[in-house]
Amino acid sequence: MEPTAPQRRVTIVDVARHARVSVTSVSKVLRNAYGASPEMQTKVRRAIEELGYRPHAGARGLRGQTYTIGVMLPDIRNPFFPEILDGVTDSLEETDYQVFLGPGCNGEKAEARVTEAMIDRGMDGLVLVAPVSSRAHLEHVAGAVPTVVVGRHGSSPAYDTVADDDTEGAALVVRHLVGLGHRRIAHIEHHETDPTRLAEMPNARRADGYRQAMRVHGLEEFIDVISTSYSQEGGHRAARELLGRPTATRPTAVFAGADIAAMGVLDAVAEAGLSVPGDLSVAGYDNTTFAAYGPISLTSVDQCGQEMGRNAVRLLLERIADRARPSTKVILSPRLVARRSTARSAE
Amino acid sequence: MEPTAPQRRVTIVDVARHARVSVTSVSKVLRNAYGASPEMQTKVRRAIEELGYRPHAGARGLRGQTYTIGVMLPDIRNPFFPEILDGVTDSLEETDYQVFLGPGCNGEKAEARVTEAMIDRGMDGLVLVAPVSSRAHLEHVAGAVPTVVVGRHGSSPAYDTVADDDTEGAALVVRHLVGLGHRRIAHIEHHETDPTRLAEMPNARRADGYRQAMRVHGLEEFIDVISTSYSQEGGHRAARELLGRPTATRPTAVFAGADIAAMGVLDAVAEAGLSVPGDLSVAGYDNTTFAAYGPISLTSVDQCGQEMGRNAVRLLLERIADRARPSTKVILSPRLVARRSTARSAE
DNA sequence: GTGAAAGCGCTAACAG
DNA sequence: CTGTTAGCGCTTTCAC
Repeated sequence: MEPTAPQRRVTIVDVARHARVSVTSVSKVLRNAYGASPEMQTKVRRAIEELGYRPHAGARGLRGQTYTIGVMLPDIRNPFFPEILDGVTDSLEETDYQVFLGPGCNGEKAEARVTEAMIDRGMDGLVLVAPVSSRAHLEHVAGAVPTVVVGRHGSSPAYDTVADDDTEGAALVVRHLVGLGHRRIAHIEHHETDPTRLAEMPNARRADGYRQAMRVHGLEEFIDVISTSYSQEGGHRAARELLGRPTATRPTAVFAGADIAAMGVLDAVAEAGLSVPGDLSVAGYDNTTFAAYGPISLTSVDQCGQEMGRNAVRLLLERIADRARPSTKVILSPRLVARRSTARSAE
Repeated sequence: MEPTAPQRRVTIVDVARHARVSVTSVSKVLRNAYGASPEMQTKVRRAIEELGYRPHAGARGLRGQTYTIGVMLPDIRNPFFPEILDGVTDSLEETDYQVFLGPGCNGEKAEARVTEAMIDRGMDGLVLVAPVSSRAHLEHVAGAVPTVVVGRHGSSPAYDTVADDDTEGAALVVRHLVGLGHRRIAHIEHHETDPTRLAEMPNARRADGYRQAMRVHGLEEFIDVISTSYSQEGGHRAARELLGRPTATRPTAVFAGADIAAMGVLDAVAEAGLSVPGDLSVAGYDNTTFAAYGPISLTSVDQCGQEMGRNAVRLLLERIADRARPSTKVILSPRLVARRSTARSAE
């Protein structure tokens, strides 16, 4: 194994020579481009097969495409994101494109590093999932390479957008809880101060949707938003605050803006020696595998991550084909999945 | 945003012109190569800064390196793998290398596609986590690019290896359960028939370690291995079989070879109206975030994923620097994390 | 220490 | 429909 010199890669020239044709013809066959007779095709394909030739993506990228799509996920640990990724990879399965993921990014700096790295590697298209970067940076990226932003609202002429209707999703939860007789329904939001993100990020939409829905149901006086973060720790902290209140102002139901925060709530409830849904109904958002897990059985909102991924790819391929086409925004409807963590209010 | 033509990228030629030096000099500065005076360095760096130049990785790769490391994870959903990834990215943070992930791969075919794609993109080094491919394929990959295999035993002169001592990990669990007074301890393994994988994959080692440890504790007659798979469904199926037995042969403790399978066990136990650890002690392997989650509190074995990732990077960079250096195998010691899912046997 | 020039593997523009 | 050739942006000889 050791002594063999790092074997020279088979190149397009080798294939051309082997097939007794020009490199152009080989290139055309590789790209399924117009202008190669059927016999030429078979000759070339045979040579490729026999030599085990594989085109070098970097070299291709120097003139044409690299056939590489980059996907940036904010947090690989959040079980919602793999759903989107599945939608992306499934849609790309039959194409010549290959997907690569940027490593988990939290924060603008890490995002910038990853997006720049993707551009530097000549990737043909980017799918950015729930990016926190400024609009300006997103538009800079989109100016360099076709880009689809997933899970963030504010649209731009520079890139396409796929998102879930978070306002509606929040309303679904409130409606469900009201239907179960709850009135004191609290909401745990991900704290946000940046004005752009306040307008564009899903967490802000969910909080807004909650407030709107409470008003619609005549429960304005019970609006109760705890501002922590979409994390287990954030949910835990929020729950402790809620459970520490006197019974009169303690909510009978909690709507956490993300399953991961709902996990923290469930943990805190157990620690307090209380039970779900007996003492408190809990709902989340994202319909993660965690929520679906039997012993947890968390009521949640399903965003159809796979569908989001599929739409992102469709838009991306369209834009790669025609960079001038007007930008598009796709909004998908969420769906409530009721489970055992929510029950009729005792009151 | 629309009308601006896809702006031409700043190239090394632009930088050279701007700094009034040769492209060779710029290239040297970029690579921190020998033979550039301090004043040259500053001149060039200033020009790079002023023009916002970023080298094109594909073009670099045509002659030198792409400064890209590829990581292949078998399943992005398994909460253990992000740990390894963290170790990898942390170690690479201060270097010029950028990490990209291959999308989740299950099966040899998908693995081959991803590894080939990484090679085609001129990646400088690969970290393959728990690959299921044949030895031959791994050595083929390692022949093309420096490679470290993580979480798989059989070593090879062609690549370096980092793994956890799975035999010892299994022994830790058995010892723990025996210490709690258990004797009828069952094990759930991931079914394996392929002879290579039987020898090299962690699941086989864990099952072996379980058998050995049972013998060591004089419990040979109680050896009880259920062969399903490392998945929630597999754990569920195994647990149903175990719980369906007459009390006399029903185990008092179950050691699942992976947390993900332990999840299935917990689910089945709950469905059967039984409780953990009252009716059954349950232990897993991997110490995932799931195991650490309060309401679950699953006893598990910690593999120090981050440490594995850090070691993988160290070995990879060493091999990139010297492709002839003898291959190395690093074995890390696992650590038992006892939690509430295991308790003293009632017997 | 610095620079000119060849060439990495491929695609695109052009001739035939 | 097929082939020849000039680059893409960089690193690497090899002169100076």
